[in-house]
Amino acid sequence: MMQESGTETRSNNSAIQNGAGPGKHLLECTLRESRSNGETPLEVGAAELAHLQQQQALQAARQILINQQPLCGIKTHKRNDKQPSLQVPISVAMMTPQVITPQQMQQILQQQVLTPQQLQVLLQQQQALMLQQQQLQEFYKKQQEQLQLQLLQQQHAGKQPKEQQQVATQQLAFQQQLLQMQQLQQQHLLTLQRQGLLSIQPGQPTLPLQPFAQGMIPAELQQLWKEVTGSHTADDVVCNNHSTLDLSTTCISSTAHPKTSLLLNSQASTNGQASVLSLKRESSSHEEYTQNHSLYGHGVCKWPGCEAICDDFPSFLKHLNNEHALDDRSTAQCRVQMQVVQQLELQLSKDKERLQAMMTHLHVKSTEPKASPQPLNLVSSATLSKTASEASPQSLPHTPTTPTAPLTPITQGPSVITTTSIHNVGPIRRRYSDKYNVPISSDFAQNQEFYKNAEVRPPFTYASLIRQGILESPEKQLTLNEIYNWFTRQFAYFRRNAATWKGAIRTNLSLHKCFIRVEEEYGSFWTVDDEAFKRGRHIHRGRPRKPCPDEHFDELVAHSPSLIKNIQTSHAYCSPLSAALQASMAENSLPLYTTASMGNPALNSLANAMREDLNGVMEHTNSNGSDSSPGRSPMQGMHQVHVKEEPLDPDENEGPLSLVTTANHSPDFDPDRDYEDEPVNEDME
DNA sequence: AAAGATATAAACAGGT
DNA sequence: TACCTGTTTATATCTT
Repeated sequence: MMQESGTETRSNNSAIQNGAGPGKHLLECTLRESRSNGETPLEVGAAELAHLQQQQALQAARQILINQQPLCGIKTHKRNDKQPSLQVPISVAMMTPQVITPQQMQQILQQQVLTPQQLQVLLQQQQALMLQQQQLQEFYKKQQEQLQLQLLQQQHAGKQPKEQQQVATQQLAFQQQLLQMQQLQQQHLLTLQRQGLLSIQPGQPTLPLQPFAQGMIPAELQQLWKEVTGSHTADDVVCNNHSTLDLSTTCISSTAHPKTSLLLNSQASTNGQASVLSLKRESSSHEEYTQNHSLYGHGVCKWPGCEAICDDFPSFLKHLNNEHALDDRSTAQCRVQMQVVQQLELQLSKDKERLQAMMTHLHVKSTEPKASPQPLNLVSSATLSKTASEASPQSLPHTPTTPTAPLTPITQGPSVITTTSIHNVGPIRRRYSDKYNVPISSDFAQNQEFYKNAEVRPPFTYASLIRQGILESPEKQLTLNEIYNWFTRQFAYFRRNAATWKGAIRTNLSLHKCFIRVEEEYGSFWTVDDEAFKRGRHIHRGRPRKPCPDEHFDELVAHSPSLIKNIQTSHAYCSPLSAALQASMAENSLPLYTTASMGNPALNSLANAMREDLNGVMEHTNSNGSDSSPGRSPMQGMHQVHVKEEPLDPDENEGPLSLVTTANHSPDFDPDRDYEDEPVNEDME
């Protein structure tokens, strides 16, 4: 989808860049035509030429109006593109009235090549031409409206009134006439140019040939056509020159009157093909579009249903010109392709709407009462990519009472997401409650790409996200900055909304007892006590995490300075326990720092004994903000572990050994405070 | 409705 | 000094 849009952009640019191409081409064609007729602009006056061609155009239109024989079925239709009146791309009929711009006129005046009388004549011719064109175009518009109206009626009636045929034919005639007028005028300009009166630069803003493909083509169809012909370049643009006509007529006829469109298509062919060749020869950007031709790839012609093998690009071009020249078949194929694209676009828009509705529903309903069982959850459970921690029994499908539902779609790719639809939903406070066994990694793994690209706030708590980031890291440890980076890497939301989340992360790291800070020589990193996390006791407010301020710090250092800096000492303290813990962790596939002794009485008792020892050392200490504790594991032996002290929680006998904790109660521990129900890391048995 | 959980903001301190 | 990191507190909002 994104690629498509990119292609679209590119093709649009291409179309824009080549915007002057058709005009230039037309001038060339006209010029060549004049030469072939033995006419020289210098020999034939502009006025005479204009008059002559205008008469020809009117005559051709009259002929078409009178003779409706060409309007036969597609298959029986015989090309009559040898008729002189049908040799001009009808797309020109969609051009806006073209006059000499004031700038150009001023240029002419300044050059003073012509006498004032001549200029007067030229001006009058211009004005007359413009007037006629305007009248014709107005009429054409009316005819078109009328035709479309009748087409609608016909679609309902299911039959094709003869009158409509007539209208279509009339319309065709007027298109022809407009076309002739247009060509006439351009020839007029060309004459002037040849006489040195005008210097028309390619891409000149005032060049009247610019609005080539505009005019009466319905905008959508025009856009569609651009997409269809998307990455085509120079020679395709030439094709577009007449194909644009095909499109314009297709929009009229393909739904109602194939004959008409076919007729128009065949009319468009002659000059078009000649111009293709001429422009190809002269195109300076040949190599540029050689590499980028949408109809050529991997040595194969990509024309629908063709797949002819072309060894190189020139042979492909030859093949293209020979096999896919502008004829009935190619035109029909083109129309089919257009309709394919149209259908796809229609389907896309419908799917977009559906997605929009889904997103809106999921977010708006997030505050609604309990949702029915969420298939999304089932999906995510089935395809859950479990981490070691997720493999715990708590990762079982959550209970039916789980109030929270994933707020994000599972399978939508980022390209489909219209972030604008979600962006302004407002702050989503409902998040996965980790206590209810909704594994973050399930949704997260499913929607990782989504979160990376869509500016959607992930419905997880900061703690869950931090934990996820830490557990995803190879060492199961991250520095604060790495956590930041993980957030910005994984979530577009945090890339864009840099306001508060960093502070929130720090707060969470500090307040959640599952996060353990490990100090190293060059800084510190954070790890996760996953069991503490899963126990669901996170932030305990209103209670000092570090029971005391710094006034006892010196005392602490005095009693056991090794606890602060001498890691080896503390490691020695804990070595027996570390071994046991390590074994237990390995057994339970738990990450480091996981207090895996839960349910292990032997370890519990060992841990308790250990803690008593530690308390003996630290009971005089007041764990201030920088308090440290011995390392827990061999790996941590090298680190200074910052303990988040927790008051005892008598309810949590099954709690894991928080060997990390110093478990000291500071002297200013307030027994009156409501600590009793607070969870602890350590178990006091 | 109350209590708990979480988000957010802010103050503050120490380190770089 | 500015910024980063970390802790703590207060408050608001959401969830149970």
